[in-house]
Amino acid sequence: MKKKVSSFNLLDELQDPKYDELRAEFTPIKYSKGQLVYSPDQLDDQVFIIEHGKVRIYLAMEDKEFSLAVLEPGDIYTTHTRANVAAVEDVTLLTMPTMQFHQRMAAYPALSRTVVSILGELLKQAFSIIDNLVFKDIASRLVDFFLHEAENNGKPTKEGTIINIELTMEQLAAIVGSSRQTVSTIVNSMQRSGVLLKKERGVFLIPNQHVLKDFPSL
Amino acid sequence: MKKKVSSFNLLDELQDPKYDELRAEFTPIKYSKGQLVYSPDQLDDQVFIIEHGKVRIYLAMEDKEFSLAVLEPGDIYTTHTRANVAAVEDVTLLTMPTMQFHQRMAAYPALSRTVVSILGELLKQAFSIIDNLVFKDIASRLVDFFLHEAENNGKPTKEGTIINIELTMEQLAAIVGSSRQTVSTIVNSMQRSGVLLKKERGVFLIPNQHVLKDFPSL
DNA sequence: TCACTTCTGTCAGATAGCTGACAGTATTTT
DNA sequence: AAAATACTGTCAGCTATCTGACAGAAGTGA
Repeated sequence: MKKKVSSFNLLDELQDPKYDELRAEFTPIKYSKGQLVYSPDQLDDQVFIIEHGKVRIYLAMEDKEFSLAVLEPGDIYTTHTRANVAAVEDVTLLTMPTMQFHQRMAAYPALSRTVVSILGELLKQAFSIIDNLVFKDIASRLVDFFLHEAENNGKPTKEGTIINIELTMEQLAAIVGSSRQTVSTIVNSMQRSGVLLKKERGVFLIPNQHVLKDFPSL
Repeated sequence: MKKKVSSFNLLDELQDPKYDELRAEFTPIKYSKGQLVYSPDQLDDQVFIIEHGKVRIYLAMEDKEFSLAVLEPGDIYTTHTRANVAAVEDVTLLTMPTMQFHQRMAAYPALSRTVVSILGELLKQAFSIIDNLVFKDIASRLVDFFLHEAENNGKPTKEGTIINIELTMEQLAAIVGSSRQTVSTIVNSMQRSGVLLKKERGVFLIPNQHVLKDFPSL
């Protein structure tokens, strides 16, 4: 749901020369855009750190998908859930079997703090996704999404905040947990009521975030 | 959703004499049955370990609630999300400010392994809750819940597996994310089709788990 | 034992969101 | 520049689930 998982960046941390040895133990693997990195039937239990690129964590069932998070360089993840992982763009991952990682962590105490923080952050996000699913309707979830994008990747201009989400209606539906048609309809009604303006595919202008926030009650 | 969060038990671990010093740094606090332990407007950020009793982690909005987990002795949790925590029965918690806990953890490397495992487990459960909310209808969620209970706290007998959930229809609704009425109707239709038998309030008999699993398709 | 509270079952009506269909508009490929 | 592909908007019908209402059952307390 959110884009950058955590402000704790494991990559920065690993740059420190004292981690040279540990860094050498990771196996870097490259995946190209669109490739599936992990699916829940492989039961191998790897830990990986994103070195460059982005991966999407998502749940899938039959022909439906639900996006949980997009991980960016410095984030860490373990293939220990029933979620799929796919490369959103070309990526390099630093991988290590989970067991081995646990053992090594004991030798580098400062590291575990970062890992705990990142996991905590991921958990917090998961709770917030559940909160949305249980209590909010789709219009509200869309508003939340747009406001969150504005907050994190928005460019302020004199007309308002520009967000470049680079997402089709269908992908947006997979993020908020809805269908393409419903999302399309609601986004258009946001445009008609003026709280959101489409500049081009995937690029929107939010004239006023406070007004957007009140949209669902219209 | 699930009852026991993890097989990694921090309490057992802390019994080890080498942790005597650390254990002394926790502040034990008692809460009585039904009491609210934490609500998301208090922003204090404590870590706590359950010493005895059970607490329920749940999301609340207006007059609706959604249960995320029930934590038992040995589980650890941090008040770092927008979830509420309430005592299901009389409990004693060992508490410490999050900051302090992070620092201490560095001094006890073996401990961080356990903490990471528990957090990972919690994250896995959260993903599984999301999976249920997004892809499954309420009958399926109820079946999942009963099967999970049978697996974890069921007593096998010759007639089948007995589960004692000690939950009203309303509480069950808060777990599967539905309304009292809908849950009541579906549970009764399960009884009519014979896949589930009510022994008394909160006690059910599942004659055959495989048959129960197929209920939603009826 | 009677009164009080809490829990349960069921129904009818309202509604949010899904699905399938199809035409129209972009975007990419050749 | 044409053809093929991928996205978008919109509508009509359908279905799962929610809400409110109410009567009856089960537990609790005096």
